[in-house]
Amino acid sequence: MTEKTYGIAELAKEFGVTTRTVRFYEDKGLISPTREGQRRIYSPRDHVRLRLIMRGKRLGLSLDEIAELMDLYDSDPSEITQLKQFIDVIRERKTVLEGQKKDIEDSLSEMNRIERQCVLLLTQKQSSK
Amino acid sequence: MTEKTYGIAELAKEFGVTTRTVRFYEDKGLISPTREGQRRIYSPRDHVRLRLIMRGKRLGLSLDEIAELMDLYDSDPSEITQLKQFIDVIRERKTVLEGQKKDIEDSLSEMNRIERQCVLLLTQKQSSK
DNA sequence: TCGCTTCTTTACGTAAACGTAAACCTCGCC
DNA sequence: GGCGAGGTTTACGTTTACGTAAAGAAGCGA
Repeated sequence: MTEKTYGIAELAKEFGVTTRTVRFYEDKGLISPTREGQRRIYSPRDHVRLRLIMRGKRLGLSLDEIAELMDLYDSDPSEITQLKQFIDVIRERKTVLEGQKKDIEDSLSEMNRIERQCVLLLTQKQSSK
Repeated sequence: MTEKTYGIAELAKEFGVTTRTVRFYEDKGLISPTREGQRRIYSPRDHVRLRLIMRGKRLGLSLDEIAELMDLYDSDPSEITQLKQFIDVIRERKTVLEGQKKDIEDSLSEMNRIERQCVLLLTQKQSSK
């Protein structure tokens, strides 16, 4: 079975970015579509990578950091020392992410507190109307 | 009791940024220290705001977005319509944060999976050595 | 009073992540 | 065969978040 492919406009639309952006990511080496003539053809792999890029961006990562991470996923470390380093890097990233998660949870509980106060205030005001 | 105050270098060091950065945040209206002569004097309020700024940055927010959020926290909406809008804004922000949280959880479980595989591979290799 | 440190303002520089414009293919179709 | 839609390269422009350098004030100990 032959793999599904995508055009640039199609991909851009799906991910809510411009074609310029998609080409820019290629320049940065984040995706590497093949060509049909001079047109770019994107594979499912490119599609996955774009999803990862978007997620990375939502998490506030720079494109360089995203590239590093994806390289990390792609690499397969055969040597034991490499494998150990790989595990270390993953654990570091996990630490960062866990910190971020705590930041979010703190923010969320703060906002919930504020929201509750607001709703309370609102019902009071409206009942006294 | 008189409030604790901070010097610029002190604050910068505590938050791991340069004094240039702290002044830049002032330019952007994120903090507003008083002056003693021409020296900047930072209050506990400024200290809190800096903590919020750092958290915002870790979450990938722009300084403008952080400013908006802090203005939001500071404002106290007296009118009912304002109060309703306020609640809406908070709920929007909450939605974004919850999305971000899910992204993080997805990333974390992905990394955990990879880590487990690596550790497995590592023990296999080392036992067969 | 000198020198040192810490702070100040002013201003130009820079890296990242695209936006925008110009000028050129090329394919389908009327 | 013209032309419009969508794709391409090249390249300069823009915003954000500071870095960095220059030049000066202000306190403080020797």
